[in-house]
Amino acid sequence: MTKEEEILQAHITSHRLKVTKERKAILNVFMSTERHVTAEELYREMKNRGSSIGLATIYRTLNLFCASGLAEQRHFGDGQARYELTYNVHHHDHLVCKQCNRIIEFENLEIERLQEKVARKHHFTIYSHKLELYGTCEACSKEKSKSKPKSKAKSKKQTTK
Amino acid sequence: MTKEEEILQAHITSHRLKVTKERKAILNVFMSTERHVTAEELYREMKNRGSSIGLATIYRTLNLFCASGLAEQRHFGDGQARYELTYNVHHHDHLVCKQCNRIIEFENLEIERLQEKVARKHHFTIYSHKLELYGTCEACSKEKSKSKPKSKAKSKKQTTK
DNA sequence: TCTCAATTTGATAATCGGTCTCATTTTTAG
DNA sequence: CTAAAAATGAGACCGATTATCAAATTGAGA
Repeated sequence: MTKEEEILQAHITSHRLKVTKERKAILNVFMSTERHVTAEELYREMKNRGSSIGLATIYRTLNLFCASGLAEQRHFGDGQARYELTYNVHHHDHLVCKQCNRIIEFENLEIERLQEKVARKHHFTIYSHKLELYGTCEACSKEKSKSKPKSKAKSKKQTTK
Repeated sequence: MTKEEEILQAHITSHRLKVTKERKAILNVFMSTERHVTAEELYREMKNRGSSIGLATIYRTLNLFCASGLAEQRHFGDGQARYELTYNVHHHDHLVCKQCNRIIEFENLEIERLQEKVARKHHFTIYSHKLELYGTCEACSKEKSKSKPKSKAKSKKQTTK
């Protein structure tokens, strides 16, 4: 049993929920796919692999992952929620290429510190934050004026810091 | 004619669009209301003032304001788009109180500089960014555990830096 | 000022993520 | 093994926003 399965298990039993084959299957695929998937993408991927789990269950289960602390939900401005595993992953923010939808993760402790400073100045208590830099990635700025992605782009390419 | 009306006028004529009484009326009310209104809120406010302009036109016109550079659209995580006048307004980011929905604006050039630094490191060209700090404002952290706002909160109180 | 093609409007249907409902199936404590 | 509780799949539903379309308005040119 992976550490992630254990965490899910712990959350499930402590909340009097139930371990089902669907939840295990979704966790498996979720861990094996790229980061920042949408519910739809995960649904299609599971279908491709022969699963017959419904979309509603995918949504429910991703929410469960978030509740258990395994994952986090993100919005990158295209109207769909994206999910990423956060267990054992350092906090980070994102660079989002609007050309190819590539997502680059970064962390910057200096920025985090300054955020805290701003909050203190306003007597504000931060419990989460969102920092996204939108623009054009290196690859896209080189191949100037290539074809633009569709709004529903399913670009899979991503880089990590 | 205000400077804002001139900007709108310029955008309209340069795009072969038309100046209508509806657009003028919406701009007037938009400028006189608090920042970060939703389309719904603006619609209701106009109705209160005797207007019979439809919701669709409010949406269309707010989009027009954004296209002309007068306004910007924001999302603070409650599923509705909010709009704020940006003409003659210094760039800023937001502290969002999840208790009372108050929005506090701040600017921090150091953070902006660090963002640019991050982008350079990844050979990324930023053309916009989003930085929001979510948490509890001073007032709300004092009156501990008061009634929570509804999801569709229409809280009007806001502070500016 | 008048005309008329182009634009805008209001009403409302449609769309799109995402959630809810409910009958049926699965899980699990005892 | 059993029964109560929880989870599932299918599809209805929801709320924010956009699209459609007939009717009204605008404005460039005569």
